[in-house]
Amino acid sequence: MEKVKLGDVAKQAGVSPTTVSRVLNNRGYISEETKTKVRDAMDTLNYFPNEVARSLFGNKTNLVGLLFPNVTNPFYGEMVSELESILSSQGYKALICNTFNNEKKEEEYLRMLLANQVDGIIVGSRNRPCDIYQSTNLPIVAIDRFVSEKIPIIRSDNYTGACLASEYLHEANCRNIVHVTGSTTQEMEKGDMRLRGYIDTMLKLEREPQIFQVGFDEDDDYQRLKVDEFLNLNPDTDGVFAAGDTLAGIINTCAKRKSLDIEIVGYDGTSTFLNLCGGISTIHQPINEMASIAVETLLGAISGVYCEDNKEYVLPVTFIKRRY
Amino acid sequence: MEKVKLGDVAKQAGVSPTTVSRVLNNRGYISEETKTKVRDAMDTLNYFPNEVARSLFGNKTNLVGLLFPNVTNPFYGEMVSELESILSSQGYKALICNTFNNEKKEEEYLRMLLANQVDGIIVGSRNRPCDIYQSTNLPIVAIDRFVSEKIPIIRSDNYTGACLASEYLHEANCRNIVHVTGSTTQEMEKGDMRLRGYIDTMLKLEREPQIFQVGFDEDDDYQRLKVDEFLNLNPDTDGVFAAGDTLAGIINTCAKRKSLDIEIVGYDGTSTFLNLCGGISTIHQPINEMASIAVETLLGAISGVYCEDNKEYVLPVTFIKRRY
DNA sequence: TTGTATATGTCAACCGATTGACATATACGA
DNA sequence: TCGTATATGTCAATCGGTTGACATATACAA
Repeated sequence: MEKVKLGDVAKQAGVSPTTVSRVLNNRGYISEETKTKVRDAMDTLNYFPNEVARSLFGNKTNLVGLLFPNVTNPFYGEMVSELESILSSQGYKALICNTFNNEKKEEEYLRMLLANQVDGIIVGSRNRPCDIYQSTNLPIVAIDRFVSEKIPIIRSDNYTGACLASEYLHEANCRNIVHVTGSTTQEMEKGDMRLRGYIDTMLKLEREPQIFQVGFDEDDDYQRLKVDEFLNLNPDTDGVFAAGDTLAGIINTCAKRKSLDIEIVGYDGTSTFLNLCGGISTIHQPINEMASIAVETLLGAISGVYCEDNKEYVLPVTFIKRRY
Repeated sequence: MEKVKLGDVAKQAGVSPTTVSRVLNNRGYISEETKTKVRDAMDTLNYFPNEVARSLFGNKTNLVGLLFPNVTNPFYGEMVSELESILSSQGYKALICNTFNNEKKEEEYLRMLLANQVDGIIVGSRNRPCDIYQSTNLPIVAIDRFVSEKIPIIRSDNYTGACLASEYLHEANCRNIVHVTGSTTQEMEKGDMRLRGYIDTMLKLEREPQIFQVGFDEDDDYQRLKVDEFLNLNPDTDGVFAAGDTLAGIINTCAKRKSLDIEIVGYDGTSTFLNLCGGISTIHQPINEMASIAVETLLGAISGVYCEDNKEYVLPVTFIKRRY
């Protein structure tokens, strides 16, 4: 059972290879009769063209790389799922890359994607941008991350979201409102708008901002430990704005175990979170819209549409109040 | 800034293209000196070989297709994440495909994967297996799903898991224990071992099994509605074995909103679930081990290792008791 | 001195499909 | 009857890298 190729189809249909190619690509003149003959031959032989060969010749792979920290995180999971669906509907294929926020991995993946001649990249990883991004002119769009002036960013309105969350906690009469973040100090200094929104809101309300840094994104156990420790030291905490839903869930669990009554607001609002944590409020990011715009922008760039420098798409968020 | 190719490197290094290729592939005799010269040239030109061309000639793409319903579901998300990580560490790339349990989509994706000359496929989608699986001799492994006699299955011990869950609920003195499943009737008849384990346990305990079918996997809102309805009609339900964690979360939320006290046991035990639902017990599937075995088996098949018919790897589950 | 391992080059075929150039043939309307 | 649109074939180059065959040259050990 060897691989069927274009020549075999030609023989089967009794036409020339060129004619088969013409049918395949709808070029030149072909009679309906011949088309049918060729299509029948393809069916009986169970033929489909070798995309690798086509890619090589055409210098187009219809492949897009998705660089994200980890699809285990529901936000990235839903984002990647949505991106893939849209890409697929447009005839593109998605190469998935879990960088685990590891700079070296991100660089390796990038190299791999370039070597595989992807037509574009969508990046949501949270590393320090590396040189390769500068040296390539491959179409790239970023999700909630600055990569370079040339690369458009799609993000939700982190600042407003943080304000909404903080205001809600204030109005819920929380006395000690803490912002818990998984960001690194570097990220926080570089313009963490969720942090900024929280601080500004607190100051506007003439309250003291209190920030708790819980360490890296991906190490759940470590985060759990740190949160536990924090709550031991600050048992009077009664309001938390968590920078992400996973964090919100962890805090919730810790609090419940300690029988602390804490009003929590998360960030992301994935369907997974809404299914699993019916009792926690959150700021909902419009993942579907973000994915749509990301793909649209990327495919635009691929087909040569110019995108101005420092372009940013900031999408509105919504506050989702939940309680049992 | 045109694409750098092998010939350019040859010129830069002052050697023949063949020599560059030899360096690249470590073949024949090359002096250390020449190797360095060539490598330097590759560095200065920022060259990397075109994998598409290599794939075409070598008839090997190092590409693996991952066919799963939806990475939005934490189980599939973590599975895909783990599979990708392992594959990546072995020099393979992962093409992600969300079938949404849609038969037509699965078939299209399959065709696409074949056309793209993937070296193998890992399938966890829950459709009726289609013809293509029979007609190809591409290496394939399945996660918790029967595809054909030729295709090995990796799964967790669904039966034992269901027994553990059911026994726990019994010992917790639940009076009305229901099994809630997202399976279709067809799937249930075809050997749903979670269902089977539940029924057998109930019968062994001389109790009446009660099954509630909540409809398709992926439509959360519909499931929420159905669960709500069910709890209205059966407010005396005080124990639930849910066939998946997402379902468990939905049930939990509904119950809390109705102030019903229901002991729930889910199935999957993903880290996402454990983070978000600290209060619900579950049966933990060893996702990492399953992924390891799946990749190992697949890469074995790719390199020609024979796999006996009807091979099944059944991995042990663990009961995770949780409460706030 | 001869044989062999090492080192590099040239050349052409190949992976599978695409495409442009060019030839040829039929049918049909002007 | 001529011109043109339609229809199909042949042939070779191309995409970028790989590989086998073969030539050649140096160095070193037997």
